[in-house]
Amino acid sequence: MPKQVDHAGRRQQIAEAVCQLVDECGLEGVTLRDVAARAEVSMGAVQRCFRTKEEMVQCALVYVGDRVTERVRHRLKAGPAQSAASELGLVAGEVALLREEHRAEARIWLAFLAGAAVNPGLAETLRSSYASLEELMVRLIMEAAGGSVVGGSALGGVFTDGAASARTEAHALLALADGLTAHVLIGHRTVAEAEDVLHAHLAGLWARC
Amino acid sequence: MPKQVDHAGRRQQIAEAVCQLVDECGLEGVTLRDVAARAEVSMGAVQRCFRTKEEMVQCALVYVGDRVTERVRHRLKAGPAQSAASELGLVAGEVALLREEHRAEARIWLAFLAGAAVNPGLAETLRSSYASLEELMVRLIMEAAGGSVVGGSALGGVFTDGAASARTEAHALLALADGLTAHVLIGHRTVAEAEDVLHAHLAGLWARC
DNA sequence: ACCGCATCGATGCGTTCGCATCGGAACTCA
DNA sequence: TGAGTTCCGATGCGAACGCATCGATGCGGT
Repeated sequence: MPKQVDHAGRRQQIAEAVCQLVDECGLEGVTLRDVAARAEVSMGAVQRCFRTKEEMVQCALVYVGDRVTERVRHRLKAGPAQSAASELGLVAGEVALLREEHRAEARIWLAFLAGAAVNPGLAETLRSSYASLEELMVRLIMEAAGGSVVGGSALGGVFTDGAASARTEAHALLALADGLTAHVLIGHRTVAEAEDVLHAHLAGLWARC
Repeated sequence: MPKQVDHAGRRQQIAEAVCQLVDECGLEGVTLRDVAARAEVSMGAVQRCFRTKEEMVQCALVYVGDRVTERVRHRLKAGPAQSAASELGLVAGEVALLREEHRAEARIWLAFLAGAAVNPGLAETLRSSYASLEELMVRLIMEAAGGSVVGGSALGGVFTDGAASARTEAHALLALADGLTAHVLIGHRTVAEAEDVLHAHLAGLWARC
């Protein structure tokens, strides 16, 4: 066997370069040449790792998606002593990518989201990332709700059907986080305002159980 | 005076063509040639109406933004007999662009949203559209809340400070609608699910006042 | 020591892009 | 009706794109 190269490592290195470029110029600013230059490899190397540009972009999406979900899981594992309710707050805050240091990831995420509306391949990848986050949220919501009130709700039966309502609440929280991310990105909402909205929504959620 | 052309009409005609192309291929699928062909004018005519592609795209964004907000206002004017609460439901449903016949507008909106994260000009235009919708929502929320309970809240003072809370609720509703739009677009949520989420959120909102 | 093969960097190809240019058509007014 | 002005459609241009190709290179097995 002749010369061997760490393919996985190189793919990740290129994916990272793609993410940087998406952050700076959007999805349409990604070209094979620029990616190669940013990753400090030759264009040939990029073309060896990925047969087409499409495949490369897809890999980058998986990369950033995994990074976000991994960070969420890690954060949960780091402080599991708190209540499920506060854990959900952490998760929502993390998913919304509001903090300055995650602004790049937010831009990347939004770019891929828009791309997914046109490119079915990206949509499929994106859905699986969402599904994983959503499952986590449903679990936390049911845990928190089950802990505070069992088998009934104080206000009009919002949580009388636990599973279905928890799922709806998770859907809402995920959509709210995404919308806030976008609004902050385009400068229509400050980070503080977005956090207020998120906290108010969570407060309302717990008040209803 | 020599030959005169309806500039405004032509600009709108071209903006409509841009929207169609954005719907089909995303923002990066928009080229001057394709726009000209779709609008059934020559490329020269397009270049006469808009000095640059950027200017053309911006105009298309204003066009679709106005179309959405106008539809919302029209719908409010058509049935002003209902309560402010139900009116807000209508507005939220309209803004979320969930109905099949507005799927194209939703795709266009998402494409521009992602573009705005990179292009400051688009962001500015988008913000003004959002501001107009938001103001409308704040007004409806305060109207609805003021009608049902004056000067106090039943649950922990959520609405004791009317103006600030109403604004926060409007922010949440707008972000939620946007997030749901995106999730439906990429096929991660069905229209029915999105409507459930929206209705549940509104129900929670009124329950808190 | 040497040969074989995976990988590399570079270059070429065909296409398409945004934008500039220009001759003629179309229309108004004297 | 003819001159003058505005607009249109076609074409050209330089750049950048994705992708294919091809020697050069260097490591690994015999």
